[in-house]
Amino acid sequence: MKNAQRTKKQGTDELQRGVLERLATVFKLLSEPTRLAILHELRNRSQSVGELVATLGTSQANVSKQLRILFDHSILGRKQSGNQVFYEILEPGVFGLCAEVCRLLNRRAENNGHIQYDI
Amino acid sequence: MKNAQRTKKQGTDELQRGVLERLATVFKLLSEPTRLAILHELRNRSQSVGELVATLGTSQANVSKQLRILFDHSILGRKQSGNQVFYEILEPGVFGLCAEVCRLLNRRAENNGHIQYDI
DNA sequence: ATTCTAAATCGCTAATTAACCATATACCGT
DNA sequence: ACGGTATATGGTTAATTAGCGATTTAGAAT
Repeated sequence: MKNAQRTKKQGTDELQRGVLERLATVFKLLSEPTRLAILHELRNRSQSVGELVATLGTSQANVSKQLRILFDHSILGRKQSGNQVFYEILEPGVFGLCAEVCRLLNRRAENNGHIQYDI
Repeated sequence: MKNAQRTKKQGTDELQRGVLERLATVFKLLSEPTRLAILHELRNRSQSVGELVATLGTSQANVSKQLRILFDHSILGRKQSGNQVFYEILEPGVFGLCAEVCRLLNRRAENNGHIQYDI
């Protein structure tokens, strides 16, 4: 129990607002298709902003902004290389979350007779 | 391969926008603290709107609205009982998602020397 | 029917934000 | 220094939405 002092032990029923807010923040990061597309693109290899812009169907400004959001939350890391900036996944846990949502959606889809995705 | 015809098989690299949007929609549902609080409250037992209003610190109108959103997405079911309406979890998978986010946050928190949550 | 209670809906405001265009910054080659 | 390329930022717009108070709808009980 090393961290006992700093550990907040909450009752079974009452859950602190702050905890819910942190959870919500993570979900919110993943609640935009463009950001999910960025994560998916970076899954297997780091890429420069330009590469991402070429792949995703949106403006350079928008890609840059979404990258910043993910970077600011430490989901992505960045490495400058000369003229370009390469982004990489720092938090692979996000893919586990996506996979779990896919399973959830597929479970539902089965009831309608078709399988839909795999990320 | 029963569902082959209706199954969309996508290439390794290109991911349909629609899939990302559906994923994003699920994450968005979970991206508000009030909705997470509702889910947490309902985890162990169905509750009426009134009970939820008494527990959560927000207006009846707001609770009702958030319940509707979760209901419309089939995360919750409702059962009328006389004067009251009871809501219940229809999609327990959401708790798995919350737990995974907690683990993700805890992994990060460990680097700062404290454990934070458990939902 | 009337009253009481429970839940849903309406109208509104304030805050957030994705996406765009235009501009600025920064780095490289010449 | 200068031009070219890559990325970031500023400013704006349009859309979404959480939350509130007020009202409406619906059921229960008298």
